[in-house]
Amino acid sequence: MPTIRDVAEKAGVHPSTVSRVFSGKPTISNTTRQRVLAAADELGFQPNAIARSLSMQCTHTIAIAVSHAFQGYFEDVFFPQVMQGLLEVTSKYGFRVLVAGSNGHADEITQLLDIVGSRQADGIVMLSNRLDVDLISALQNQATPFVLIGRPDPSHEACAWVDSSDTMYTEQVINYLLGMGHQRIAYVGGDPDVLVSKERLHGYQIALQKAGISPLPEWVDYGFFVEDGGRQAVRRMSRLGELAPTAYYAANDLMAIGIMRSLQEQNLRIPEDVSVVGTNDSLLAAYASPALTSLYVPYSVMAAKATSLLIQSILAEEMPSSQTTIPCNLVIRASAGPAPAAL
Amino acid sequence: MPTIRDVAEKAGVHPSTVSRVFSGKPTISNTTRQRVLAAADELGFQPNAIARSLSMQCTHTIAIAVSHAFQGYFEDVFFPQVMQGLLEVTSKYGFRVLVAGSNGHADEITQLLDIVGSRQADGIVMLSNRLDVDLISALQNQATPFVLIGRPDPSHEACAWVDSSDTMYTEQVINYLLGMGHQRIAYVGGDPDVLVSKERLHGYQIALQKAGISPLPEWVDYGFFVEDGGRQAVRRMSRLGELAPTAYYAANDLMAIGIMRSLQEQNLRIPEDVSVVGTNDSLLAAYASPALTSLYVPYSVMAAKATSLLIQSILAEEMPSSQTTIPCNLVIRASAGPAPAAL
DNA sequence: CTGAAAGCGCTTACAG
DNA sequence: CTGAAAGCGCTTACAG
Repeated sequence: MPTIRDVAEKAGVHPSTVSRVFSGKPTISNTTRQRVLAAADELGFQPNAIARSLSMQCTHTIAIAVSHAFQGYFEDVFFPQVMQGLLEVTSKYGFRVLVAGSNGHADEITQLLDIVGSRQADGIVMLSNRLDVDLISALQNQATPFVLIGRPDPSHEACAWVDSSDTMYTEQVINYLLGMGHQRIAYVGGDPDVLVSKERLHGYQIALQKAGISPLPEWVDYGFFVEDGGRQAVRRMSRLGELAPTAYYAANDLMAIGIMRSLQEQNLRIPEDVSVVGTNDSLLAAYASPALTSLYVPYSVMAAKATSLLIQSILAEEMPSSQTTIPCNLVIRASAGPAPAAL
Repeated sequence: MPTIRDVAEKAGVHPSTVSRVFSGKPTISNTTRQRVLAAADELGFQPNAIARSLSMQCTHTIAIAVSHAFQGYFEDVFFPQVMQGLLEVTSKYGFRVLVAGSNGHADEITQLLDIVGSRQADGIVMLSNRLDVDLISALQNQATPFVLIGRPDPSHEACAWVDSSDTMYTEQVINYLLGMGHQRIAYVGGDPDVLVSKERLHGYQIALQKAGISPLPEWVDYGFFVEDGGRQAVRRMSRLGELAPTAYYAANDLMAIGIMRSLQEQNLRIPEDVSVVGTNDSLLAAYASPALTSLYVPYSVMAAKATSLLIQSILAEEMPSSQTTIPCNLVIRASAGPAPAAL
């Protein structure tokens, strides 16, 4: 491949002049610019981005890490929607996204530190905040800007994030169910080691507490975002008999579907006997039967905002610190209704 | 950040020795290796991957391009499943994935050529073969290895690809419907400018021809992979009255769902009055009602295979040329059944 | 406005 | 087994 040097020779100028033309420096006369561009065109020259990155110490790339072994990730709307938001914004700024596959959750931070430690990206969008690994501290101990999608736990207030107020919106969902007369309400979270599960649990507890209800510990379960997780939760909670929930709130739609199917297999009607609410408002929610009432979380918008913040910080050469909250929206369909009359 | 030079100084060796230690060269005595590693550890040294890439002329990165504006991409299973396969394999080989967002389909090839022309990736996985842009020629005119997911049109036999025999499996689907007595069968493709649409159309035509049926041109339509596309196809075909199809085959599940909904809104029963078959066997297919019979296409496996081929070629420093066909599988559920008795 | 030179942080053939 | 040097292909402060 031709280099700046070949172009310089052909155009009869110094390589630095070619460099100036291609890096858009203003101090180039129009005649030499034309000559250089003509020579470059003839040779099919394209600047080597790697060399430029080394020289300029920036790559115009932002990094994310994704655990390729986690099936639920690729079945849910979270990942594709986040990618859409990321690409929309990176594309606008001429940035690219470097995706590191990881073998598990602990490996994600290893991958990210490796990428930024070896200077392959200018910033990080951190896709989830796990409680079992101290991601935030690890990221704060290095110099590359990062933005969290989600919220850090209170001990790390300083970092930049974009969040969806999961506590508050979960509280709203529970209030919606309370408002329809439900008293025994279950919460089926995703992965208990992810902060959002704790936040939703918190919202669930607040809502019930305000209503003067002390939830049974058995009403809380985790389904790891897969359908069978929802089914298992129903199986366990059904054993409670009279104390079994009349309404379920699940942290994604797939678990909610599992819950509905499992209940239907017990010949329970939805929503007449039991109400179910999901999360994410995926296509599944719209086309399930009955159609699933679901809490829409705008991941694409969140990712776009996070990416935008991150790129601004990279360009300004400062650490991002802004904290943004994006509203959610409960999409009401047919799967949740008034509580059954007490026997 | 510390460089090889700082480590060398601290360890009392020449920088080239440090380089040899970190690039795993065997000719290093154990004592100096220890000394170098200790010094590196103390300084928190991590080799600069960009500098290494420039020096070694390889990046351990493979590139893909994705049109961020194309909503259907992020709603369908294609993209996440491809990502999963890509990450699974890249991760195994210590490679990463560089994703370029593009503003539209023509821009995808621009992005890819820009990435490889500027040496930011060692190879390309091309995600779809459009007919309106000559992607293959463009890629064949440059030196970076690439593998196509899908099949090139016959004029480009030489390139490497991983395909799912879309013609053959579409023929099977149509045969399945023919076998149940359907005579008026519709094909609702995705985007007519993507090769796979042509291949499926071909399979459709072959099957009908073998059965001695000449399909009406009105039985073929394109829904661009979105639900409304399926609905519109039904709307148009319903006008045929007596000649309206008794069975629809759609190139993805979302369009099939649109078809089912639209038919149900006309008070037609599925499958008693009209049969519907989708493609991809997404979660939607499993949870729609009636549950959708769907042609499973293993995108994740195809992407893994393509990536594996590509990385082998990169490591062997040759252009890939292997051509692989991955089998599909018709998943039979409730949405397709015997043709209604003729009036 | 342009050239000459040093530098970005590595790798690797060449000596010894 | 290790050092010294040239090179990967750019950028940019410094002269003029």
